[in-house]
Amino acid sequence: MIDLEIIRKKPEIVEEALKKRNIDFPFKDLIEYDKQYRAKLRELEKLRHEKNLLTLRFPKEENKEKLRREIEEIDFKIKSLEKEVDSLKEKRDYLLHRLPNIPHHSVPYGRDSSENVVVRVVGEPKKFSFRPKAHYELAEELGIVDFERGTKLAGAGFYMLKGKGAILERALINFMLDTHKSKGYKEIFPPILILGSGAFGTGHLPKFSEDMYKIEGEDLWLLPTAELALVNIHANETLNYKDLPLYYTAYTPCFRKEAGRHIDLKGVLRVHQFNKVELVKITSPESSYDELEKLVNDAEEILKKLGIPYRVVMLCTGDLGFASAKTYDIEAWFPSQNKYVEVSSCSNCEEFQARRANIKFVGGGRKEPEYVHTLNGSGLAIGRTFAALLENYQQEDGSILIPEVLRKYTGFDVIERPSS
RNA sequence: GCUAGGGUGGCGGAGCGGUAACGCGCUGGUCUCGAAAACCAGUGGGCUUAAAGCCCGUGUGGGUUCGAAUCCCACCCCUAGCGCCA
Repeated sequence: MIDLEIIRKKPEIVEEALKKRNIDFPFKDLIEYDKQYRAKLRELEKLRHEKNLLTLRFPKEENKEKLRREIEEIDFKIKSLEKEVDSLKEKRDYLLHRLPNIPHHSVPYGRDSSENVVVRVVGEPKKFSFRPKAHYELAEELGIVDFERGTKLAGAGFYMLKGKGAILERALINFMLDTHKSKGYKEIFPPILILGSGAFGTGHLPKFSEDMYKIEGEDLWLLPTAELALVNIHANETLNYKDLPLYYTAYTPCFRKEAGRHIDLKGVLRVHQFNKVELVKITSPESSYDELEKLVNDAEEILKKLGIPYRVVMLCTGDLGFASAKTYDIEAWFPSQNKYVEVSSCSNCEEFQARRANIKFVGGGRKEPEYVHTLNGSGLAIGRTFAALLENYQQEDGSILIPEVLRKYTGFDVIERPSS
């Protein structure tokens, strides 16, 4: 959430941000509602003051009936003004809560994802002496992923892992958690459901409610990413500067409705439920951009160790997520498609989420508590990493070689086609 | 799920229809070579901020009343016991 002080005193900053993001937003209305709201609020408070004075006089008053009538009159005006004030605040907040973050000045201008900037390319795509198969072909032939049965159980967009596929999934999760743990991230196993207030804190509500699964009749939502849980660990808390930065990592399943999105990605790449290991940092404002670079490196480390070629892309202003001020995507190489596919997205949200979730810190030479900066990144999406691994490690006979670092987690070196 | 008790500032804890005591902690000031102690002030949110000031705030939302932390209703959460249970 953007600071109302900025909206009031330096609206041009927000206007420029909206232009850069290439989105249509009724910002002028927001300013106008806020202005009217404050004017009416002043009026209302004046009336309430008058009423308080009269009501205070009541016990000693001789003519109680007359006084009662006077109060009743003011009360009438108060009631109607209250309605106006509430309605104006509601209109203002409706827009305020949907206003995206301001892009960092280092973010390149661009209209959409086609104008993202490749920052670095790591690893050589392997040359295959045969036509590399897609991960879903390999998986079905190997009998490690069952799309049909997944659909039978939960409907379209769900799949089921079997045998060595299930073990490989689990191995990837443990490998990633262990790797991050060694870099100082504290491992968390959070609830998979989160309250609406938590989803508001990260910026997923109110704007993206249609992307999330909700428990019927309750204010509880299935995590679309562990980011919601990890960021909200410290909601409504004031931290100490000396304890920052905080590093958290968690494995959770993630649930997304993907409403209105057509399935342009086959197999396990775009589904309603997937596993992910997430990284979250809570930092001081002065260190958050250094921490973002390190966060990206920590996520890259996974692909390096697995030996999967990838590239790092900086999102342009037009492709930036709602809460983010700056985002790097990490994209793994998919030989069958001859292109890179996103397996991680690492963002610095600065104080945008901290303001919504009310996370502050004291110390560090500050007189007043200030908002922390929050960062999040996938480290990595398991399903997509699983798919990239199959594609990059496929052999001519259709078997999959397991990367060295994973073998102590899988307990096997290769996934072979069933003899049947 | 049932029954009972309970939700008041960072914490403890009063008030039980007349507009939120007090203590601790924390911050600043005085004092000091420095610190402690002591003393003074501040320590929920908002509006206005030149200052003074004003409004809201006792788990949440309604209701009664001139006036609600206090009375009534609904919901949420916590604790204990019972039930159920991986």
